[in-house]
Amino acid sequence: MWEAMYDVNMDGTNDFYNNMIDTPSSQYELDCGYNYFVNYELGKDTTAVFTNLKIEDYSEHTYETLETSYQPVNNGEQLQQQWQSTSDQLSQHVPVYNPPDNYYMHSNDKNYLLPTILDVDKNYHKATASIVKKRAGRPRGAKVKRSKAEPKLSRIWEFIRDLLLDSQYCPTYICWENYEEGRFRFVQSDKVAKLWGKFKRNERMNYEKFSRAMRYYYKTGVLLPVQGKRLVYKFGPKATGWHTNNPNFKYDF
DNA sequence: GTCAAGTTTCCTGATT
DNA sequence: TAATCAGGAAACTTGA
Repeated sequence: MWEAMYDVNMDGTNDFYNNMIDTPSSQYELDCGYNYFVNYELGKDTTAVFTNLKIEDYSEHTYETLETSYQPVNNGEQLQQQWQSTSDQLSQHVPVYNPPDNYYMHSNDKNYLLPTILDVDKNYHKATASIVKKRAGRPRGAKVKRSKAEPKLSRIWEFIRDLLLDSQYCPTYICWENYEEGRFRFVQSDKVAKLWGKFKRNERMNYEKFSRAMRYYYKTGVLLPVQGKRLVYKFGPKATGWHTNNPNFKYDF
């Protein structure tokens, strides 16, 4: 059995990468979003295989890349099906559980996302037979309806709070400036934004948009601005759950 | 069906 | 000059 990669596109269509079948251990495309592996028996007609796929044909492991950096092969020709990852890590399609920063598993393993977030995420992916890569937020152009199967997601301030209570992300991505006052600082602001985007399945998320959403909390008192300090915010009176007896940490991986 | 809440996207302008 | 901050406006989804 050989493996082929199955990619779910934003518009609901699917791509299968035949070059993986031809050269399963060397070059194949890694795309932002959900990438599945399917088992494929060499010698069978690929069209027939891919048009009759069942859920059980998919491998249990999927992964997605947060940031893609490809270099074209074939003397610089931009052939969409023949991009080669610049990362040696990405050229091995064996799922790993300690992925590099730009690569993470999308499976039931919980090492890459917060448990509170993952619980929702996991149930969603268990429940859905086919997962469509969606552009989150305000869609441009044609109207796009979100699936009814998609559960309610946590809010940004809860996401931030959970990061601060998680030794996996605090103090690497975000840290306390003053725990008693609820003041915190983004250490790697864009990575936090990307993490939020990953959670919301929105690869276009960045710190600019992330911080705009945070500023809306000033009105409601969930967050308060900290004057004169960049990347520093403070939990307001409406924020709950951040002040625990064990700030280091609520979650112990 | 309507509405409010919570974003996401895009924007301009100010500040560091 | 780039990154960040501030906030208006519009569009969108979700849940009540």
